[in-house]
Amino acid sequence: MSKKSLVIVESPTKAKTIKGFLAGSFKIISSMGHIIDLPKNKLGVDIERGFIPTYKVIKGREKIAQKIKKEAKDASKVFLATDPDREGEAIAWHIKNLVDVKDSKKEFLRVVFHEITKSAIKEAFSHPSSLDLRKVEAQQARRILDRIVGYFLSPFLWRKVCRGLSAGRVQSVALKFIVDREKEIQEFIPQKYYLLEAIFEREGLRFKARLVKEKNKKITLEDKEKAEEIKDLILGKEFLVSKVKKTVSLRKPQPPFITSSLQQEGFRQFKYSSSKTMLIAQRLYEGIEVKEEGLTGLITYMRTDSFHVSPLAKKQAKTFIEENYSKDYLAEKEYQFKSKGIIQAAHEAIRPTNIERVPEKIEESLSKEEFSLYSLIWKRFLACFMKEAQIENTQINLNFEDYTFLATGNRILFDGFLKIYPEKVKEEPLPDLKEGELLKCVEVKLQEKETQPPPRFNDASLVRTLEEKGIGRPSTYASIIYTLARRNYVRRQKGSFIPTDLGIKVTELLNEFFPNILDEKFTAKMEEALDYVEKGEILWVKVLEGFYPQFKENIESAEKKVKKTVELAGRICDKCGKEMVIRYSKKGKFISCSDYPRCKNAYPLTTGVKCPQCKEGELVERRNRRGQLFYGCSRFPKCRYTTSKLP
DNA sequence: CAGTGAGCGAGCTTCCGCTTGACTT
Repeated sequence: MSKKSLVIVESPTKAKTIKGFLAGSFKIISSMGHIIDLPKNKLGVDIERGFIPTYKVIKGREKIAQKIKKEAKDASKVFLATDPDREGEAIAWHIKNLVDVKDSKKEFLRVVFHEITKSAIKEAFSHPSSLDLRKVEAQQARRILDRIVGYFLSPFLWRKVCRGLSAGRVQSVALKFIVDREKEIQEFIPQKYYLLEAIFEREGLRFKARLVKEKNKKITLEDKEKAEEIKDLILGKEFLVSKVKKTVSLRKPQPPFITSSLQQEGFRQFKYSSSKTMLIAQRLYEGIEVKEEGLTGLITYMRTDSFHVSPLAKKQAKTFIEENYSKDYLAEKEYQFKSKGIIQAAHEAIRPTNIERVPEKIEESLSKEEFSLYSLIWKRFLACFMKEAQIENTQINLNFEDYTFLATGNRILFDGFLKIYPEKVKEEPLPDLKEGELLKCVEVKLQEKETQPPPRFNDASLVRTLEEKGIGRPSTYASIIYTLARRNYVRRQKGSFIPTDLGIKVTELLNEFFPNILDEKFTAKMEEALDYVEKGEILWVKVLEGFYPQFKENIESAEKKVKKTVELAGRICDKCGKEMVIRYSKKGKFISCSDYPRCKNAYPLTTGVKCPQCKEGELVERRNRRGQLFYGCSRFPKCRYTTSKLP
C-alpha cells in the first residue's frame, strides 16, 4: 500500500490551485495562517530563564490542528509549503513540532516557491530543502519582543490612564505620527502672501505668467501695497520674452501594485478605506462567478510587498500590448522597480491572473466596486510594460523692468502608458514664442494666499508612511487603523485622522518614558537585528537581551513617577463638597468627584459654550452610533438641541 | 444632506502577524 504525501500550505485558494499542478497522490491541507502562538491570556514568556516561550494551539484552530495531525499520521512525506518568509517558516516549524511524534520514518520537506505557476511549483517540489531554523528563530525573537512590549505597556496604561487601552511597537508609533502631525498643524502660523499673475494673449491663446524674480532675485510678495504697486505698474505694458526653454521629459509608469500602493490608490481614486480596499481585493482573489468561466480568481494574492511578476504573466502582458495597442506602445526594455521598505518577497505583485480578462469583458459579473478595483489593478499592471510618456515642458521668461515673470506649459508628445493608466498630467498649451519678442500684458490678477499647514494623515498617507519606515506588514496595515479607531485614540473626519484627547494623552505618556519604542527607527533597528539572526551572526536571545533590561528599567521608573492621570476640573462637587477632577474613560474626558468611589457624582465635560436654544445648559461633545462627533445640550433630554459645529 | 444621543471609573482588558471562518435576522 503506497502511502500518501501530505502538503501544507497557508491559504485554501493556494491549495486549490496547487492541486491542479501536482500529479500523483498528494493530500493538500491549508493551515489558514498560524495555528500555534503564545497564549492570549498571559505573557507566555519565561524571561528569567532565557525568554522561553510557551506555545499553544490558538483558540478556534483546534480543528485544523487535529486534521493536520490525523492526515500526517498516514503520510510518509510531509511537504511544508507555507509562504517563503519569516512567518511562513515559523508556521511550518510549528506544524512540524505538532505532528512530529518520534516517527523517524516520516520525512519533513520544506518547499519554497514565489509564484503559483505550474513550472515554479514543479521546480520547487523537485528540489525540496529542510527548515531554516535561523529564520524560525528570527520570527520567535520578533514575536516575543512584540509580546513583551504590548503586554507590559498596555497594563501600564490601564493602571495610569484607563482600563482597556493598548500600546505596541506598531500601533503606538502609528498613533504618534498622527499626534505629532496634529501638533504641527496647531503650531502652524499661516503666512499671507500674494500671487501676482500677468496675462498675455497671442493669436487668440491666453496664458498666464507669475512673478518670480525681482532684479534677478527670487521674490515672494508679502506686502500688499507693494503687490498693488507692481500690479498697476505692469498693466498694459510691453514685456520682453527673455528666455524660451523647451525640454522633453520621460515619465515612467509606476510599479505594479503591492498591498500598500493598492490601499493608497484605492483611497485616492475611490475614497475607499484601507479595509474596504482589502475586502474587495479579497473577493477578487478568492474568485468571482464569471460568465462562461465559472468561479475564477481574478487577481493574485493581495497581501504582498514584492514587485516580482512571473515570467509567463510578463510575456502575456507584452503580447497583449502588441496586439491591442501596437508595438509602439510596448516598452523597449523591462523597467526595474526598486522596493522602498523592508521586504520579504513571499508573493508576487498584485496583478490580474489573466491579462486577457479585460475589465469591460467581465463587467456584468462584477459589482460596481469590484469592477472599479479590478480595472485599476488591470490597468496598473498592463501599464508597467508600456512605453514612457513623453512630455514637453516649456518655460518662458517675460521681463518688464526689474521684474521677471514665468509661464510654464506642458504638452504630451506621446502618451505611452498614460493611454490606459489614470495619472493626472495637466496639459497647458503655450504659444510659440521667440526670444526677443515683445508682448503686451492685457490683464493682471492679484490673489491673496496663505501658506498651508501640513495635511492630516488619511488612510493613504498613513499607510505610505508606515511602509516607508518599515512599520507593520501588508497583512496588518488595515487593522492598525482599525485598532487606533477602536481604542478611541483617533477619529475619522472626512477621511482624515484626528487624535482624541485620549490618543494625545497616551502618546505623551509613552513618549516621555519609552522614547526608544516610540521612535520610528525602533522597528528598523529590530529588523536589522533579526537579519543578523537569520544570517546566523547572532543568537536570537541576544536580540531580547539587548532590549529587555533597559525596557524593564523604563517600566519601573514610569511606574513610580506617574500617578494616575487626573487634572483638577476647577469646580466643587455639589454632592459632597470635595474637589472635582477630569478623568479619562474610553469615551474621552469627563468630570468626576475626586472622592470616587465613595461619591459617584459625575458630569460630562462641557465645551463652555451656552446652548443657544434653552440658554441654560452648555454644549457637550457627543458621538452618534457611527462614532461621528456632534454637540448636544447638557440638559438632554429636556433640551434636544444639536449641532455639528460649535457656534 | 440631515441629523445624530448619557449616566462613563470596577467587573481582567492587552501585542504583531499569518489566514478565512458563518452560533442565523
